[in-house]
Formats: sequence, structure tokens, C-alpha cells
Amino acid sequence: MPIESLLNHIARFVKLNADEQQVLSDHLSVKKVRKKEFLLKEGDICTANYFIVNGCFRMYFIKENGQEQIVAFGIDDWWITDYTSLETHKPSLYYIQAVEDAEVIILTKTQRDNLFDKIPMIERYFRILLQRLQGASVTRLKYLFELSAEEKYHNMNNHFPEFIQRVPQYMLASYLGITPEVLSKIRAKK
Amino acid sequence: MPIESLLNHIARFVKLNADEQQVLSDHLSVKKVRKKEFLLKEGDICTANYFIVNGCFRMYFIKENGQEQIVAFGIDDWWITDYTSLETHKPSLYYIQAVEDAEVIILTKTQRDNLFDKIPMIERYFRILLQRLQGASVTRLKYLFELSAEEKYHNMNNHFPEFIQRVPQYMLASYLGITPEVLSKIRAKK
DNA sequence: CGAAAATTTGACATGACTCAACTGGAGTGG
DNA sequence: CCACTCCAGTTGAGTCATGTCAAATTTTCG
Repeated sequence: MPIESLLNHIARFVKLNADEQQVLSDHLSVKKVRKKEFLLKEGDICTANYFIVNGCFRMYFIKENGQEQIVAFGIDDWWITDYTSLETHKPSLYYIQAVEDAEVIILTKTQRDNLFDKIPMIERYFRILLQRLQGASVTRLKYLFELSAEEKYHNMNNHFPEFIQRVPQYMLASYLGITPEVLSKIRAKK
Repeated sequence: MPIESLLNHIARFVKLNADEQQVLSDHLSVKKVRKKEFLLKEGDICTANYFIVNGCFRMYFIKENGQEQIVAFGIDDWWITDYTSLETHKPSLYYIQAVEDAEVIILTKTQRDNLFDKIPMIERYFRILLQRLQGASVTRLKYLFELSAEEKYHNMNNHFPEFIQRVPQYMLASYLGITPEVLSKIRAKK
């Protein structure tokens, strides 16, 4: 059951009783997404948080020169959304696209705010996740600033080996802020 | 009153009644910080969230070559902390230092978690701020990826002119991920 | 006023990018 | 199931934006 994987994830951070779990479940919907399908496109107003039950997504934007720049990946048990568009109701600058066939749980903003009123522990769960996400964002920034192209690749290899398997090389390069050519040459060494 | 500026800030996001405001005030302490003093140093375990009543802070780390790399600024009415260290109790990789004489409100983690239990609206306030912060982090990332040194400077000028006034040029350069020499040459043009 | 720090300026070095050609494997349609 | 196309990945040559280093100048502040 998709929803169980979310309940398990929540249980790692806060306790919900059976009632609360039921209320939560009633606020959710599940969706299968095919590889290359989009949860969000530039210009859309983002309306939901997405919990990735399984699969892999990338969040990216298009640079002036037409190149795609990936700002984030999401895999099993991660949430993904555009918080700026979601909270401001303004058109998003980003695409969120499935890199593999995937299954997601959709929690719309309306339902989410509803849940926050009914079940404070859910709000706590999101508050905790947001803290961790913010920590991760600063760490990402740190790596971008201090590491060379080669070091960024090895660092990725060490910390997130699963990505190297799951996403094509040119997406990794984009995520690391380097060109596919440079990444290819780095891998050729040794 | 320092605490009033925090109450005003909170009121922009959630409503607290007089009782709640009192309870909150009892959990806080206020501190004056002189220019160049630190709220946090590398190796410290971060223990609090800091609300900047007035003044300016920078959060930075030291790169292998010894250079300081700024990851964030904080000014009046912003919160600043190292979420990774705060939540994991591990030594921080960052320094948080006053760029100007400043006044901060200290909310320790213990007091904060206490408040979250007593006053759910405070937890909501932080959840909302964290969402905005996360949005801002992704936007920052976007600019770093898509803009040239010159564009980053002008973008900063347009979006945050107050910083150009308040922080020395070499800190701006660091924040933008360029060298002071390059920034100086950009400013010399036109 | 004097020392230390910040900024400017110029010469030079370099890591990463662009462009282009080539290779190999995956996916598709006949 | 083969043939063809397309896309990802590789490789090499040349370029460029930004970094490094060093010295001169200006500003800050005790």
C-alpha cells in the first residue's frame, strides 16, 4: 500500500494514533506517473506537496541558453514541490519531471492546511522535514562553493551512490553544475 | 522593546493572544552583540535559533585554501541558525558573526520545543518561515547557476539594495561566489 | 596621525565551457 | 527480428570567464 510507506515515514518523526492515520489517509490521493511525465511545469501554479512512494524525479529550470539546470532530485520517501509557487500562488519557474516510472502521494495545499488544523502532529512532521531540508540546502551550497568539478563528482559518489546508478550521466552533470563533457572526462580518469 | 519586534513579526503570519505572547516572552532572552562577535563558531554545537532585532550577520565557512565563503546573510527581522547542527547536535561547520553591532533574541532549542508543545501557533509560524526559507534557497541556487558574475551583482543590486550599503564589498563578493577583484572590476564598468 | 584593512588595477594562469565529430547502445517501426 | 534513427556518452581542439598574484591606492579606525 502506497499510503503505508508514508505512514512509516511519518512514524520516524512523530507518533500518530489510528484515528489520525485514518484522517490523514482520507486527505490523500495516489497517482502513478510514467517516466518523462510532469508533476509541474514552468508557468503552472503549484498546488500540492508530492510524496514519492517509489521512483525518481528531477526539479529543473531552463536557462537563457536553453539548457536544463537541475536544482533537485527526489527519490523514494522524499517530498518534492516548489515551495515558492505553492505558498505565493504564483507561476512556477520550475519543472518537476519523472526520471523513472513512479508512484506519488498527492497532498494538496488545501488538504494540507486542513490537516494542520486537525492534527498538529502533522504540522510538526513537516516542520521537522523542512528543517532537515534547509540544512541539506546549505550543505549543497557549501559543496558547490568549495569543490572542483572532480571533487563534486566524487563527493556525490560517496554520499549518494544510488543516484549514480539511477539517473543518466548528463542529469548528474547538470545537478553538479558542470557540463556532460567534463563529467565524462572525469570518469575517464582512473 | 526588542521582544515587540519579534511579536510584530510573528503577527504577520499567525495570531497569538495576550497569554500566548506572555508565555513566549518568558521563553526568550535578549542579547547585544558587538560587530565581529560570534553567535556560533565552527566546531560548536548550535543550541538556539536567533532572531535579529537589528544589525547584520553573516554565516560562512572556511574553505581548504583558507578563504571565507559566505553562505547566508541575516538582517533585521530574520532568523538565523545552523539547522544541521541544531537538529543533529553535531559540531557546526559554520561561523555566524555580526557584521554590525546588533541585538538578537535567543530562543534555545529546549525552550523552542517547549513552546511548540504549549503553543501550536508558534510551530506554525516556524513552519511557514521554513517554507519561505526553502523557497529562497532554491531561488538563490537558481541565480548561482544561471547568472554570470556581473549579472549576479546587478541582480543583488536590484533585489537587495540594502545589502550593498551595509556590508563590505569583499563580503558581497564572497556571498555571490566571486572574488573581490572581479567584483571591483564589475563596479568600475559604467 | 599612523597602522591595518579594504579596494583597485593590471598581468597572467587555468579550469571549465563550447563546438564538433565520432561511437555505441536503446528504442521503434517495418 | 532486423535496420534505422536517435540520444547519451566520449574525445579533442580551441576559447573564455573568472581566478591568482602582486603592487598601488584609498579608507577605516584606534
